[in-house]
Amino acid sequence: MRKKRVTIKDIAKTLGVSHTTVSRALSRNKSHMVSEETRRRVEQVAEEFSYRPNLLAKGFATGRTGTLGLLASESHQDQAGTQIESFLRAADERNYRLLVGMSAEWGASSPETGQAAQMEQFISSGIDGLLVQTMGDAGESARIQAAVDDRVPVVTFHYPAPGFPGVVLDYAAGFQRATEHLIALGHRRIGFLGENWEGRGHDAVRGRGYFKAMTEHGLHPVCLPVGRQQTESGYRLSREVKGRFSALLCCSDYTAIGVFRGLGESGIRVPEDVAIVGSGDSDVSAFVTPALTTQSTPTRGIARAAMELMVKILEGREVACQIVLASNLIVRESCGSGAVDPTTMPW
Amino acid sequence: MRKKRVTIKDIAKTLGVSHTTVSRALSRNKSHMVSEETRRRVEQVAEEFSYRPNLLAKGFATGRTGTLGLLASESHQDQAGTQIESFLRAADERNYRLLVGMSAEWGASSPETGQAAQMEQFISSGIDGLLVQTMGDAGESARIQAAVDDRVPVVTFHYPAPGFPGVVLDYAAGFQRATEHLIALGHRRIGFLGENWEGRGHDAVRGRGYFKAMTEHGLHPVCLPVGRQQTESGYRLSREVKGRFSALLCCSDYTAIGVFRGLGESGIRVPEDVAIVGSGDSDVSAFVTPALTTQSTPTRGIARAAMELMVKILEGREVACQIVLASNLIVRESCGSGAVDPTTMPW
DNA sequence: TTCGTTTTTGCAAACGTGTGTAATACGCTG
DNA sequence: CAGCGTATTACACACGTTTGCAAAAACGAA
Repeated sequence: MRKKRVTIKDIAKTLGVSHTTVSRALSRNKSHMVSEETRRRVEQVAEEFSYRPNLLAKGFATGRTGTLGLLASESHQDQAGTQIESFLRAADERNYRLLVGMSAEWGASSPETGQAAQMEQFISSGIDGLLVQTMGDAGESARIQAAVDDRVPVVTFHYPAPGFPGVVLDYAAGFQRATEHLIALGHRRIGFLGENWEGRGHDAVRGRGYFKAMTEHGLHPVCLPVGRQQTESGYRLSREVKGRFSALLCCSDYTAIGVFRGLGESGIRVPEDVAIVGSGDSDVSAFVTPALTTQSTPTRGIARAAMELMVKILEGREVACQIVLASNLIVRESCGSGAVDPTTMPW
Repeated sequence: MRKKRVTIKDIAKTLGVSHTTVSRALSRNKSHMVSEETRRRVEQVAEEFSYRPNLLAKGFATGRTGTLGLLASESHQDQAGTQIESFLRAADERNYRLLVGMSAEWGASSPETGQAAQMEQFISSGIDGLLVQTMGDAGESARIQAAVDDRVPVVTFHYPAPGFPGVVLDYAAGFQRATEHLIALGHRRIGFLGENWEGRGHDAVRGRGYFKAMTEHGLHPVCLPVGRQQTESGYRLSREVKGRFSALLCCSDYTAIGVFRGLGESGIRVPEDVAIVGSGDSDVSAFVTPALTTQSTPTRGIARAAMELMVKILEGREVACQIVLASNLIVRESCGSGAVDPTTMPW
């Protein structure tokens, strides 16, 4: 803890040159050259002293720190973790460090304050750019704009935030397709487990796809609101299913797993009695029984694309664009793609 | 992106005072005072200009950045995410920022190089302290010591790393208790799904608890090694269970879920034919069927304790200590705590 | 008023690195 | 040999903040 740092001045002194020369020797800079001879000597001494550049000072001097801010949303507890992981990998590949935060909906502070405060802190800490997981609600762009105030480039991901470049996943189309899949299987009474499609937030976007498919087929959309504890919510909501629905769309695989459990306890079989579709394609979804039909969420692809976009913007090679990733439906057992005749349900 | 930063000098100029005064007015410093009058005026102008301190410069000047490094281990994919989340919360509560990394076992770089390089980068970036998720292998302390070289205080978590303060979870005792629980239920042929107890890494510590319990009861311990894809590994390994084991201890809930699936496909019932115990107490473990008996892993508690320890050390209030958290066994359905007579197994 | 004490303020240096401009040395051409 | 271009190096300052020390101002008491 009390070891003195080795600085370029130390190297300069032992070599009898100015620290400027050392600086230029170490950072291959085109503007001014350093003789091959000197560079060799500098590099050797640097190695010998095991010199490590002070990135703080470097960032302070250049205005570039090599650190990006990542602001994840904790709304989907399960996915936040894997999403962060994916970004860590993507950032590592491009040799960036990641200052990570989760927009604080917990604790005392209000969502807006928490998120804005985090952005402030990140920017003050000298990040080169900010990666923001969006939730898709109305005032979001304005909030981000107010907090960031053009001080660093922003790349959003997950949902579109008008005015900001980003990587968005077409959840609506995905859920529309999932709904149509169920309709094609003969289902008419299809329920939606998630936040209402009129609202903001994660689920609403999916909800709109569901809503569109239902109304286009002259069917009546019904929403069962899910709480924060997704698995538990699914379990709880499963009690309301009996006799009302022959199929359910869940905004999370974990909700679906909760529903599995609840239905099982009531003696209702999946998919024979009720078809279930989840979202997220989490690691376990292929291994629960029945294996879960689910909307894929390519977290790694999102992270990769967002990082690539950010790097391009930082290098001035791109100004603004929205990259839309498709969301595929992975059909497994829980939707009973075999013949299903909902008119012969046991109740 | 091109807005000029407001600095204390700007504030100083408009008020006709020196930037020193402004600095002192804003950072309540005991050594030198500032009149109440000036402070008011400074704060007002700062507010008006929406001044934000440059934390980079501040950290550069003081040597304290308010940022900690968090190095998570990706060995347990599932838990890494939730563990990081817990730390983000804990850090936020104490107003620290978190530079997050995952010790890179993926990609080209060897584990040692990756982890050491990350530590180097973090330290160069000016972190105040480093939180390291340990894996419990032999050379770990030496590796950390070599990379950090006493430049910043270190707090480890998960497994003990001799020589470093840390928060450790008593996995061995937890698995020993779990094994004894199964033995008490009448099981004799109990298998262990995870890395061998003679090895290093996450699972080995649990394995040693299992090994101890088995040998103490004169039973023969058997290890079925699990791969990186835990759920899938469990699924695959389940084929080797038939006729060999009446109970299995899994080092991860996800492995257990994979086992569930595999056994189910072979017509083997849980817990009637085979008892299963998992580890991690993940969100879904109470909702799979049968509900999973599992070793609890208090990720939030770990994060809280580690942050508290780190803060104490940074404030000089604590030098070195190991905090041992107990790991409880959560008994649900999958171990069949009802009467089990393994002599009447169907094969 | 004058001195001593306390409170408040300013000066200047420091943290480690990058960079524009000037200086030096060298070699080449005419 | 003068002149010029080029390659290499050094000087000095900048980045925004904190901090030790000294100076100035304010205040109280004699």
